[in-house]
Amino acid sequence: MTELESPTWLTAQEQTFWRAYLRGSRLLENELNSALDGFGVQLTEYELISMLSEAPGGRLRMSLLADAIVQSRSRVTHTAARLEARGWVRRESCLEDKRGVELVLTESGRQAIEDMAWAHVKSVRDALVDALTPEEFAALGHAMEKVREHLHPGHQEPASAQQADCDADGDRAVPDCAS
Amino acid sequence: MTELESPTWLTAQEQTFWRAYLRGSRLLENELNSALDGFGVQLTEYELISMLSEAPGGRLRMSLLADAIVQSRSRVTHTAARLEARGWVRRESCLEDKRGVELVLTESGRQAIEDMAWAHVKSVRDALVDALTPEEFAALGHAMEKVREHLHPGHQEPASAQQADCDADGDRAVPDCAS
DNA sequence: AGCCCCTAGTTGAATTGTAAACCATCGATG
DNA sequence: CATCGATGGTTTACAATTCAACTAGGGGCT
Repeated sequence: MTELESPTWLTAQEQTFWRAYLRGSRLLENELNSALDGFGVQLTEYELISMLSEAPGGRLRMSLLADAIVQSRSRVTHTAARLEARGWVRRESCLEDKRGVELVLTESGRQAIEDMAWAHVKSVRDALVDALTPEEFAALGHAMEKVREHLHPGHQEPASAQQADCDADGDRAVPDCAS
Repeated sequence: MTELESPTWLTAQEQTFWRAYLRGSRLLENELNSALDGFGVQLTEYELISMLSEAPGGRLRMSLLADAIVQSRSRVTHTAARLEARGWVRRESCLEDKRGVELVLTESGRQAIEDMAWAHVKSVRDALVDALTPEEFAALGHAMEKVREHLHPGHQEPASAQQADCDADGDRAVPDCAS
């Protein structure tokens, strides 16, 4: 440690926690990805489709989407292109703002996510939720919510169908965890 | 929700927690990465060097390293090649096992990490540790430790210099959180 | 209108990551 | 000691991601 010592170093304990988080989160991500790879999709793609499936009309502006799933606009453009090639999603230009583009979930996209959701949710349960006691999981959730708010104050899920009319069915959002 | 209902779906509450984790962890990763990008390094590269810096003699077998930082062997090979090109690391073939390769931190690599550590630790503190109460952070750490153990039972940090002789200095491990 | 700067989104090249095939060695076993 | 499956690591080809332009439309101001 020499004289580099400074109040900013982590204590041994903090370090242990931090590493647990770092490694654990990687393992978790791997796990969730492999649950999806039978479908030829990655978690990040799943997240995108899933957000779309929850939005009213299954449509969302590119930038809202990017924001919601914490990906760069560029990345969303590329990802959307891939999904479009599979016919799961369609681009529509935005009436109110001619710069804008809306991404729309196609019927076959909706079908696809309904097929995948099962496996995805199971992996989230198996790898995370059921590995913890409800209290532990809640604590994890709260802590991460705080981190999220800290790093991106006021970050909201885009107004979603899940609010009131989730059970009214109209737009079938993939209800679960989706992403 | 229709009839897809099944015991495996997440409850609304679970879903909220899960999303907080998912988005929060992405924001966090972005944050930590941007703290490093003045040095032209990514978090994953930092993790590698940091593990090395803690290992006795600053050397570690490729596969141990890969395991420790939860990256594929292939990825570690590539990353190591990049770091080698910068002169931070050197490959040495292993005496006891002729298939093996040890990665050794060079003096300039050690210098580099000492330079970066400060900024890195600060980002971990600012973005995560200090954003939570000690209790919240501990709870997060415990939960993630459990997840890690669940997904990779018996996973250990490679026997590291940090054990007893950390303060003895001999090998200067970057003490902090490193990664 | 004309100007300016900001936001939305795309593009394409350069980096980085993944997956599968591959070579060499290990080490148990017959 | 020859064989054979498993392990350690690299390579190659390809897929995904980033990064820095770039196009185009908003929208305030004069």
